[in-house]
Amino acid sequence: MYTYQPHTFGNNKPMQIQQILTQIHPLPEASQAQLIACISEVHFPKKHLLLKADTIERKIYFIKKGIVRAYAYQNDNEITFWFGKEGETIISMKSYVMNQPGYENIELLEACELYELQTDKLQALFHKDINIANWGRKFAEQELIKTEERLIARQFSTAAERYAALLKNYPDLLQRVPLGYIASYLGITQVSLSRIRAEIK
Amino acid sequence: MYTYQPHTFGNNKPMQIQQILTQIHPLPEASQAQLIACISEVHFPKKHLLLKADTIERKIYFIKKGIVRAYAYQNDNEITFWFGKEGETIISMKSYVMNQPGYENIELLEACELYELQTDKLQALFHKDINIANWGRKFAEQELIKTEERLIARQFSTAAERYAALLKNYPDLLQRVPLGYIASYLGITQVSLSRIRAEIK
DNA sequence: AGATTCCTTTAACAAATGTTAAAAAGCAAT
DNA sequence: ATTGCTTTTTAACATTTGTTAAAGGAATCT
Repeated sequence: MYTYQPHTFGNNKPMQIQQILTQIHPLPEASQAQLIACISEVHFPKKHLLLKADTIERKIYFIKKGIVRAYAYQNDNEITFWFGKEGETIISMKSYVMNQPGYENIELLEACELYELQTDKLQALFHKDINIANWGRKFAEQELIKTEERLIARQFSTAAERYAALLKNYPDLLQRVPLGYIASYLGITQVSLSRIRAEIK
Repeated sequence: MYTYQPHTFGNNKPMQIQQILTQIHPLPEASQAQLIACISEVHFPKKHLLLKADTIERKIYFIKKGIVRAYAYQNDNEITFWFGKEGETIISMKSYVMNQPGYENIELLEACELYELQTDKLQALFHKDINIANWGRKFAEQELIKTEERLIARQFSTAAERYAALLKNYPDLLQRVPLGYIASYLGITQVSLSRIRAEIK
């Protein structure tokens, strides 16, 4: 039987870009330097809307410090479907892979320090450097594993189980994110989440 | 607002391996030949269990002809979480990416003709041929898009909506797959699916 | 054809979740 | 401390979905 084991996030300490890149896949010095040459650091305040839905995004970001959420609208209410924090990647996959508008709005839940990378520069490197091509392959594969885990969790676990797993694996999420967003992420109403919280006490 | 648009499957006609490979990403002749040299065709009868959960799988398959399902157990009951048919890839991502046991049992719902590929041979090619490395990147990226679409559909659409989308986009699924599996895939009971079907008539 | 098996629908009731509204608790600013 | 504002919990009720069981259809086999 499958039990949900989400990817462990980093803690809430700043992550260096070398660490983020090489934890995806080891890279020779020269390739790493080429990649880092395309990356710059940017800072934004809390509540900043970094990515907009229905647009083609040409940048990806790695989170050095801070926490963000992705949301979209269903009828008139917002649904949060992803949280990202230190060490994770902010990316519109539809844009990145298919050059099509994505569904994610990305809002910063704290003031954030980000590493910014132009995807056209990355694409160019993919076709010049086999190490970077394989790094890009590993990057997609790992994002795929994470997405698959989220999907499986949704299909196999109850909201209560997924909430418990969330608490266990992301111990600081409750301190950093309002419950309403978490309820929406779990696919239940905030009232329902309150009931779950009342039961497990 | 996001509306569910699943990937279009092929129809139920046999697919050639060249077509499957190049629809993932174009490949120069030489690279394509190298890849195809690692692939052989295999046939299995209906109900054959192709992949077993909790094992590390060292092969991936492309479906030439037929339809399959992936399932896992939750407590004692089986949950179907994926269907694959002509042109699609049968793969345990956990095995492929992380060399860890996967959660999928793959059962053939019809007699199937498959193309089989040893993943260790593929890995070797990734490090020798930049075109194959980029093909592998594209492969992971496209599987990622499909998985993301399934996840988003689950978070944003009701079972009734997802059933309607399934009918629209996979018109022959009902003729090839028992309703119980479809209900499980939608995350509802078969009784519930029957109610949905009764309503839309 | 008849019998067996499997698949699908229907019904009645139980359990879980959503909805709406109000109360309580926490936070920030003066 | 008091005032406002936001977040979280609680309650009552409506709706949806699950559970169990039975019946109706469809397909397969001898």
